[in-house]
Parts: sequence; structure tokens; C-alpha cells
Amino acid sequence: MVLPKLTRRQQEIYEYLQQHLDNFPHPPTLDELCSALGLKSRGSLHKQLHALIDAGLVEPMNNLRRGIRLTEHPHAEQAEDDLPLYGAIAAGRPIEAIANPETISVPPTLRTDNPCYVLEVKGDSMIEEGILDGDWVVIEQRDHARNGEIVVALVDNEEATLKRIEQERGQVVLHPANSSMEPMSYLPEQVQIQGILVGQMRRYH
Amino acid sequence: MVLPKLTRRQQEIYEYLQQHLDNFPHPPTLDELCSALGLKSRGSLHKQLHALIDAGLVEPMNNLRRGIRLTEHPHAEQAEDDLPLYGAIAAGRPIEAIANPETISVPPTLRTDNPCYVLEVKGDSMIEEGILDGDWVVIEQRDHARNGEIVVALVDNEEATLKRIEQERGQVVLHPANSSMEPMSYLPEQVQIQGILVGQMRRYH
DNA sequence: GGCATAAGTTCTATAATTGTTCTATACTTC
DNA sequence: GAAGTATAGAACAATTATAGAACTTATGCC
Repeated sequence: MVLPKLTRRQQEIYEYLQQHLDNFPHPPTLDELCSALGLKSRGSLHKQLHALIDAGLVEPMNNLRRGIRLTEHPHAEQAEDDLPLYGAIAAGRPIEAIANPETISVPPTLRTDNPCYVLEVKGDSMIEEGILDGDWVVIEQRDHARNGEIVVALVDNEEATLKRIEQERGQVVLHPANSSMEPMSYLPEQVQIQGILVGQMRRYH
Repeated sequence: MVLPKLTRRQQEIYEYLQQHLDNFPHPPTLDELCSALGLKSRGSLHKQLHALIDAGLVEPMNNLRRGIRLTEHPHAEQAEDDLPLYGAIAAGRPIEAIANPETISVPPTLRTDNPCYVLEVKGDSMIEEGILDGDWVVIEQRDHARNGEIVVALVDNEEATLKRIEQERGQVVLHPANSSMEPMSYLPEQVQIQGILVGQMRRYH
């Protein structure tokens, strides 16, 4: 996301702040920053900083003498932490079809910037990957995957499962992570990828 | 370290207190602190200290003598869903002792209403419970547990581990969830419970 | 228990520092 | 060359820091 257009110099200064602000024992004053940047005029720096403040990158300092600080979450906060929860992996139904899903809160760390949703895991097919019955998995919505990724796959439009995928010429192999189950091979047209695993959560209480 | 919105001088004084408060035989009087800090006016210092009290960093001292103490958990006012992240399970250190932790966002579902913190798991001792190396675990801060709960236990004040606990008369058994490891027995006084497992998160990207 | 003293509190005044605003000038880029 | 950008410098306004005095409250001592 690109915020209000910064000039070249403003960008330079912002990058300098990101890199060197921690080097100062305390948040620096305008004068200190001036000499660190090689500027001679407090007023000039102030003007540049005000542009960064307007862009939401630097803490506004309304006449306060607390020094210059960067804002906590520069990139304006993501819409919501809530993602749709489509219940247990629903056999035979394309994920997106479900009408009015519940939602569940998911920390930004566990998701990607692309559209994601949450499923509740049923069964032990991924137990050796540390994914247990009842866990929630965060799925990035996608219709293709790289080999080795763990995907939500809909087979023959009937059964949706969570498996590690290997795609070769002419066939798709879905590997469970459970030594009591066998990998299964399908034709590419039998398998529809509905998303790939990007996060996992479990509660113990 | 970025503190709440303190002025420079307030920050200086706070850092001085953090460093030198233990050097005084008793908590110092305002006058003693003044001369230690090179100030000449008790009133001035008092004003600064009051700012620190408002910020929740110094215990309020309502007319008490020698009452200057730092608060236990300075950063009480945390962002809503953010919990302190104490890094990997740290051998030999009581969890609460770590100074200024990072924080990580945790959905309400994965935590309890009691104080919680987050650890990063190192090692495979709980692999059969679906807790892998690198996972984050949400821990409710507690010093006791029921049998069968998974706890963060500090053994002999040296080693902190995540294990399932069984407490019998006269001994405490810590069970790993890894068939290549053996349960270990200890005397109750060797084992200090630092919290119990209430949630778990993992990212795949 | 009462009193003296030490220590915390409140207040005002003043000095120092620092953020803000403004104007003039130089520099880039198209 | 025009428009936008960057810098310097001065003047200004506000916050912050300090000192000092007066006041209140706790604590210990007899």
C-alpha cells in the first residue's frame, strides 16, 4: 500500500529514521536530527517531518518535547482481524459457496495479505505434521499450489481434504501425514485446489 | 527501549532509577535522590516523579516516607490483543523477569481472561501432541496446575520446559510427548510451575 | 499522647530548551 | 523558464526543567 506520495527527500529521511532511530539514546530533538543528517536549519527539517507526520509515519508532536518517534503501525491497520470460519472441512462443497459464515479472529502473523479463510480440521490425516483433530487452519484462497505445499483440495467435487500436494505430469498425488494412511493419486482434472495452508491455531481450554 | 510518552528528562530519571535503585540501602528520600541526580530542588524532582507515577512506572507514594519504588509490571496498558512474547523458552530464567518483551497479537479465543504470555517452542519434546519446534504457545500465568495439564516448568531453577505434568505424593513427573524421550521425576521443590498451556499457533509462510 | 523534626506536597517564578512559523534563496526536473 | 522542492536563518511560542519557599503529613522520641 502506497500512502500519500512522499518526495524523494522525505523518503530518504524516513528510511534514515527507520534505520538509525534506535541508535539515539533517547528520541532525538530536531536539532540533534539536523546535525545527524547534516542539515543546518531546524525549520527545514521540521517541514519535512511534517510531511511524514501527515503521511502517518511519524508520531505527531504537537508542541511536545518528546523527540521524534516513528508510529507503531505505519501501514494503516488492516481492515479486520476477523476471517470467515467455514466450519469443519466440508465434504463435497466448494468452500466459497457457504452463505453466512461465522468469523474468527486471526492475528496478522498467521495470515497473508491475500484473502484467507479458516477451517476446522476433522480427522487425523495430518497428525504427523502437528495438525490435530479440532485445530483451526488458516487457508489462503488460491486455485494453484507449488509442490510440497499443504492444500485444501476438493476431489471429484465430493470430498475436501487437507493434504500435502505433489503435482507431476498427468497426475496429482495427495500425501497425508499419517503413516496409517496411504498417499492417493488422481488425475489433474479430479482435483480442485481451494487454498493453501498458511497458519494454524489450537486451544486447550 | 521505547517508553510511554515521557519527556526526555523523565525518561532519563526513569532509567536512572532502573539502574541505581538497588544501590540504595533503603528506598531513597527525595532529597537523597536529588543529590544523586544533581538536583537542588526537591519540588522539581517531585514533579518529575509524579509524571512517572501517572505513566504507571513508579509506585504512587501517598505521603509515605522513603516510598520510591518502581512498579512491578511497567507496561500494564497493552494493546488489546497483544501479549508479551518472551522469545524461546528461556532456560534458567523466571519468565516474568524478562525486561521489555516484544509483543504478539493473539486472538481472544486462544487465551484466557487471566494474564497470559507467549513463548516460542524450541525442540521436539511435545511433538506427539502436535506442538512443533518453532510454534508459539500461549501460556496462562499460574504457579499451580492440575494433573494432566501441559505446563511450563522450571526445574532446579535452571531449565524451563513444556511438559505434561503428573503430581503425586512426594514427586512430580514431567511427561514429554515424544516416544524417544523418557518421563522425568523430581521432588516437588525442584519444580516451579510458571504457567499452563492454553493455546498454540503456527505459521507456514 | 504530644511535640519536634524530617520528609512528602503544592505553588510560583524564571530560565532553558525545543517545536513552530515565515521568508528568502538555491536547487532540480521537465 | 516555470513549478515544485529543499535549505538556511530568524523570530516566535510553547513546553519543560529547575529553584525556592511555604505548607502538610508522617514518624520517632521523650
